[in-house]
Amino acid sequence: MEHVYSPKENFKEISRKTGKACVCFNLRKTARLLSQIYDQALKPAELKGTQFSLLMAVAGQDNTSIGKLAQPLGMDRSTLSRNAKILEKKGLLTIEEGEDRRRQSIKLTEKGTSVLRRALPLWEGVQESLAREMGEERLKTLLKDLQSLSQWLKSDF
Amino acid sequence: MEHVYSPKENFKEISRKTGKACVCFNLRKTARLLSQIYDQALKPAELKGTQFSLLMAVAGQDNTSIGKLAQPLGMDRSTLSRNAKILEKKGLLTIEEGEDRRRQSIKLTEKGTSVLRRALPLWEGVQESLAREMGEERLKTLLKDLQSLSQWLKSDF
DNA sequence: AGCTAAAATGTGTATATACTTATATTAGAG
DNA sequence: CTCTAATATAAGTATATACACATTTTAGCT
Repeated sequence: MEHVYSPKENFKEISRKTGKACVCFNLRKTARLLSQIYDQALKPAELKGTQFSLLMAVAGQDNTSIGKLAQPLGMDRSTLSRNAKILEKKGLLTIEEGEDRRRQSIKLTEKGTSVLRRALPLWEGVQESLAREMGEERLKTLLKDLQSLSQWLKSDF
Repeated sequence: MEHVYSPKENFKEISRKTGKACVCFNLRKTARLLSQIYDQALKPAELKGTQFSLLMAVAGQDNTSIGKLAQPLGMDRSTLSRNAKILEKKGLLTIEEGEDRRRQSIKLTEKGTSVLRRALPLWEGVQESLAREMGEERLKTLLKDLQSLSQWLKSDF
């Protein structure tokens, strides 16, 4: 790969190439677009896609700490902390000091549970649309590739 | 798909399932992680991955407007406007009024060009690592699926 | 017990992102 | 030519995100 990138004119071509090939760009772009679809679909439950995911994660790990949650979400602790605070303000979860007073204990509230229950069928609706559009097979491949990629990113890099 | 989601206990199982299956969550998660890799790699050029992409887009479409740029990037105009302003402040591009004084004309500066030139081999380095790790084939499939998905999201939904 | 290192989180700051609303400018109907 | 509708963008607001640094609390060594 011994290119020489000099004259400004060449950038037109290079730009096209990087746009097509850049995994980061294409991943972010698709995530941007898809997030809007999920947000739209979840509107009746007054949740955004990201908030749905966070609530679900809390539901699955009831009563854990910020750090324990952040790990599998591949998210910085500070990010998680702030996102959680928004849901706390909405009354969907509680954040309290645990035994170890460094650790915060996060729990779903009743309201949080019922919001999740309302959101679930909405989420399934989008998922099914996607499956219909892409086909089960490709969807499965996509998910698998995303998961193995993020697995690798967390461990090796 | 006629589930009954009621008792709180079931949410543990549902949480696991949604976490595995949610395209939006997995896309965002991978994008988060991968963005950090690109940001890290581009540090010597003092660029973040997103800024690299934006600069490249400008290089490919020199002298267009915000709106024209936003379209293929799948990005809201207001987002693009703000992201561009940061690069303008760094002296990497200029934003000026065009003929039509509603339209802003965006151009790469000399400095912007030279920063891109410095960044390009860094970008290639990450790309090659990814290709080595995932294998050319899977990488190609991933890119193709992302692109057709975002294509669909922009048109149909 | 007392001090130091490790652990968990929060805060400050900066960027990325979209939606809604406001503003300015042009184009088009009459 | 004038008023109105369409176009392009900016600004206000809220969320999502990470990194560096500060704070608090626990654990472990001596």
